Amino acid sequence: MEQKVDTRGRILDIAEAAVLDKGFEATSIEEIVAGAEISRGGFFYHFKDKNALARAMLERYIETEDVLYDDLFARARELNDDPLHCMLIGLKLLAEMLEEMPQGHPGCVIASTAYQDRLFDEGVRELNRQAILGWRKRFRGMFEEIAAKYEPREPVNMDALGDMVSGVVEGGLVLQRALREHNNASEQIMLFRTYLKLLFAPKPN
Amino acid sequence: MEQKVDTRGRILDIAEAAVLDKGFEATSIEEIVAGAEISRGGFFYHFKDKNALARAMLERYIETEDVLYDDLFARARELNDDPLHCMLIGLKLLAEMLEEMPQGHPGCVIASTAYQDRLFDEGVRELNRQAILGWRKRFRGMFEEIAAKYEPREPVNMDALGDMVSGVVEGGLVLQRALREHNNASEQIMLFRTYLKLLFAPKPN
DNA sequence: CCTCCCCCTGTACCACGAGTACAGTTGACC
DNA sequence: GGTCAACTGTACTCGTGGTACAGGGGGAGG
Repeated sequence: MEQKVDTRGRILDIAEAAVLDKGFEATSIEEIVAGAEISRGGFFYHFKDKNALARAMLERYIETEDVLYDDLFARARELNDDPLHCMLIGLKLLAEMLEEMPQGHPGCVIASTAYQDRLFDEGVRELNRQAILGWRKRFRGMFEEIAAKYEPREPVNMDALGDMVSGVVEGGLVLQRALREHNNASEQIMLFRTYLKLLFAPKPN
Repeated sequence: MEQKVDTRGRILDIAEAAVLDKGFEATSIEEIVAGAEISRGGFFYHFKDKNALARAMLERYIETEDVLYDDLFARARELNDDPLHCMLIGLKLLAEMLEEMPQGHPGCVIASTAYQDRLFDEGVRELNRQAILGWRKRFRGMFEEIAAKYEPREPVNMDALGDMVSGVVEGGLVLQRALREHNNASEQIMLFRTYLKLLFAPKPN
């Protein structure tokens, strides 16, 4: 139904690139319409305001991110059926993926919007929240599966451990952005990976 | 020399609170001058533009943050002279401090500016960068001291491990902000703490 | 007491970006 | 030929950042 031109999609593409590069507020509607080669009226036909654009961007971003994780850990599972090794392989793949991105990962829209959240309405903030809760659930499930097989060497809160995946990635991306280096996020993920190796290492006795 | 009224300081106080609450761009000069009870002209007398305000805020913020860390780990060192235990106590104190803040830690100015960095000039970005490099140096030093006494169970890059402190805190604050929970950052710090315990645990043999 | 200078106040003004409000055009499909 | 979705184009309002002063008030030094 939208294989004609898909102006809406083109707007989202341009906007996402610009927002990841400069932040939401610094991205003007003017430059979006210039990039998408439409008129200002055309933009407001698709999105009633910048909030609507933000919501649509977040929805799309979260969906592709979810697909990416599904994919990544499915591939990892094919390589090794053990839950711990699957996790370790998945994180390695994630780290490699982040490293392969030429000028570094563009940065996470979630963190970006989290720190400007007063610009947005409740709908956007709630979307943001649900995305992180979704990741928490996903990773907590995987960690519980691991813990059932390998008893953790130290007691850990599984929700918090699930959050730590998101936190380490987000934190790494903040560092990367601020330092203008390009592999901080992948390094942080690899450190987190060694954490998991130590945490779920079989007891020696 | 500035015990009279210290308008400049009052501007910074108001601005910092507002920026941590809503982000830099969402904070208008109008509301700052209203809060500080000065005129717009007065504001521009102290800061030639918003960039100058950002730079001053960052400088002040970084300085107080550094003092805070100095303090925290000095207290930890008093409690236990061993480098590993000093680190573990310091992180515990940090986690407790974050938890005690009534509606959660306001969020880190560093991450906030990192995600809107195109709004700022090179001076601000460089300040931001130097702050994180400073923390890297601080924590790397501490970890090297620990590693000299307790051989790490897995090989780790000391720069990356130093960055991980900042990363975990920043990431935790992002989660906290987006989830609107209040103890994510301290939980993440505590998880990082168990990482260190496992990483530097004496070998059993 | 006068003067200078710092620290402002107050006003007027410009540029630019978000958002509103339409009126009109174009092309596809029934 | 008519309808409708998907636009274009223009014109306007409003908030905010930023400039450019002109002037005031009060404390310190001569």
